[in-house]
Amino acid sequence: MNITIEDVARTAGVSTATVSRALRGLPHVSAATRASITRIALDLGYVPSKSASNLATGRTRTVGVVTPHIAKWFFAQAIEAVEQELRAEGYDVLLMVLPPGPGRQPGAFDPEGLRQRVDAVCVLTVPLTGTELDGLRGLSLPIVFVGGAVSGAMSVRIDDVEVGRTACEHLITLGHRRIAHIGGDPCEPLNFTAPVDRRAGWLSALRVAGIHPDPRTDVVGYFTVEGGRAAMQALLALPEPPTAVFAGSDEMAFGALDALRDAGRSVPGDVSVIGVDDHDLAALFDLTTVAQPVEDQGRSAADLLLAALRGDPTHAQEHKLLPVALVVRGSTGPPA
Amino acid sequence: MNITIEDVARTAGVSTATVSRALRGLPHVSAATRASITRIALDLGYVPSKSASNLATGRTRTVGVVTPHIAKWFFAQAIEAVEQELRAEGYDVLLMVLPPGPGRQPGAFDPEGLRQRVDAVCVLTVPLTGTELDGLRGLSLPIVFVGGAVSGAMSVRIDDVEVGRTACEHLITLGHRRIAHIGGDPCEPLNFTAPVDRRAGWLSALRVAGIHPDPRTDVVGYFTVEGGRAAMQALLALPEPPTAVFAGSDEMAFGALDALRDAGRSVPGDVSVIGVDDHDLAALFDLTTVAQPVEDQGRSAADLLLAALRGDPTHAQEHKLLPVALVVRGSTGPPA
DNA sequence: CTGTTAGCGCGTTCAG
DNA sequence: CTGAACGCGCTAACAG
Repeated sequence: MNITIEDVARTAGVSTATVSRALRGLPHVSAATRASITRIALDLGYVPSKSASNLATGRTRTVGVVTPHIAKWFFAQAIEAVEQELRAEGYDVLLMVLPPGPGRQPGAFDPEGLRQRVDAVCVLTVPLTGTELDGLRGLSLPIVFVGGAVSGAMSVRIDDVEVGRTACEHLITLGHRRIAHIGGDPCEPLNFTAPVDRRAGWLSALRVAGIHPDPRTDVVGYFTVEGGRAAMQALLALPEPPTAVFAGSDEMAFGALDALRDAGRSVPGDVSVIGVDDHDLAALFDLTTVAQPVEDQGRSAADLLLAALRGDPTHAQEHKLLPVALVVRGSTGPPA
Repeated sequence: MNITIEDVARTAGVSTATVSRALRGLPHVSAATRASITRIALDLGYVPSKSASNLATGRTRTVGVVTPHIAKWFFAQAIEAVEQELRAEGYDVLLMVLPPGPGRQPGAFDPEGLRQRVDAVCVLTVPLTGTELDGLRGLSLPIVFVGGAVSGAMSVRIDDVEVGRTACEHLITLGHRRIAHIGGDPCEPLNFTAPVDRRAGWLSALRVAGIHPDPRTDVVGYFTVEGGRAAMQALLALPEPPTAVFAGSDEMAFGALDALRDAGRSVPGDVSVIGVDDHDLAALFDLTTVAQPVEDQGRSAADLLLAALRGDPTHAQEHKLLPVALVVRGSTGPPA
């Protein structure tokens, strides 16, 4: 049915070992034999069976990418970058979507399922339980976390505290004092630090400015457009609404902007809005935001894994921090 | 290092054959032995080696998903749906991103690479060359195309001619006669019919209405926000700009809306805009659009593959057509 | 430089 | 109901 290495060996009049060596570019093969074998393999349309070579070598040349979403800006961008970088080195990408939070059955993610299946794992800011983390570590494979650091593994991320601080400071500098925060779900399991850190940055900037935040201006947007919209509506319903809003993601900021438009409030006249990400569509909404280099994070993560797979222990515990940048657009301005 | 079936067999005091049968729920195993084996396997943390079982059975329980993008709405949504549906049945998803068009080296996609690697393939509206298609067929695996039909394989898609017609008819009904079209790149290779069909629907609706389109109002937007913006700018530069625009995707429509805003034109006062997709953010832009059920398409595609993998030949040549629906929002209205 | 031999871990006959 | 033995296709160690 499928052409095997033996078919190639037979028609080339050599042994399978020689074919294997020749085709993989190993030394100790005469140029002539190699050429002949290469040609024959091509003619026959020979493709080595991955399963067989996996079995024999113990390596799969596949990397698992664990992510909570695909259809969200950050994740889609990151996955695309990771895939591209890995494929360039001949690695396949096995996708594992792991819906976050309560929707997920405990134990739905059994890292054991990755055993024997991948050579390395890239985890995109998924909230994992301690058990799951331990399981992952137990695989003793190279692991890189993107968007959050975990001790004992490599990571690539941004400084999310700085993100929150930068955003909030921008608003403070503009003269705002009543600055709301739209964040993630505080009930999320641990190890999902980005929302928490961004909020901490917000608080820290406020504190430095001597501002005591009204707890009612700290609301939840679930990192969705809808959540952002609802959160903004809640903020507008306050006796004394904020004059500025820091949304923990551009998607939530989009929702907030929409709620403001529906409510007939002007931006930034009545309310300033700042997000995080520099989403592709942020410019269209004229949204001020704290940009993060998502593709770079994906590429870096892939590179760290590739280095580890190459046997290079240099980066074994590397925690790479990539820079963020304030992008000022029209959605923020001085308070009325 | 890793626990093998033999470890389980040994500590259970049975043969590997029995373990294999017991763990896979095959008959001819006493309830007692099965229970004991299951327990021991669990205790030991035994995970069957996929490579080994692939080698032995010839099946990989993996489906390849070929896509030109990840970070674009349609593809991200579709992949997410496909992955979810397949994983629910225990299949893994191997991601292959195949950048479209000129950016891709000829032969960069060698379907042979999928041989021995996957049990079935899901191709998301990628422009494939004839050679690539033949190669794909040569794998003699179940294949499903999403977003375009190809003879000799299953497919799930929408009627893109109807999409174009629906959009254009909506504009005509509103009273427009000078209706532009922003589409894909006409230089794209074949087998990427959606853009072509949508354009054909546009033309057809115009023809029925007795409208002879100005060729200068048929422009290219490359299915990107930027492309849509540039296309709209070109349209506005015409001596007699259109009063309505049909964009072949919401993302292009977003760009068009932005260009209109920049140019100080009101929507729909000066120009009406309609898109295709019902993108998550379409509502935020108040964009009228022709909605397509992307997740349904993904799920259906996965289901067709699963049926085929189950050995069910019923759908072997099925071409599933899913319905579209006009979603009227505020970006379309009567001409001034 | 090349061939021989032995597994990699599992599924699957075929005997018992 | 269970076990022994073989083979899936390939790589690795060792001879030659």
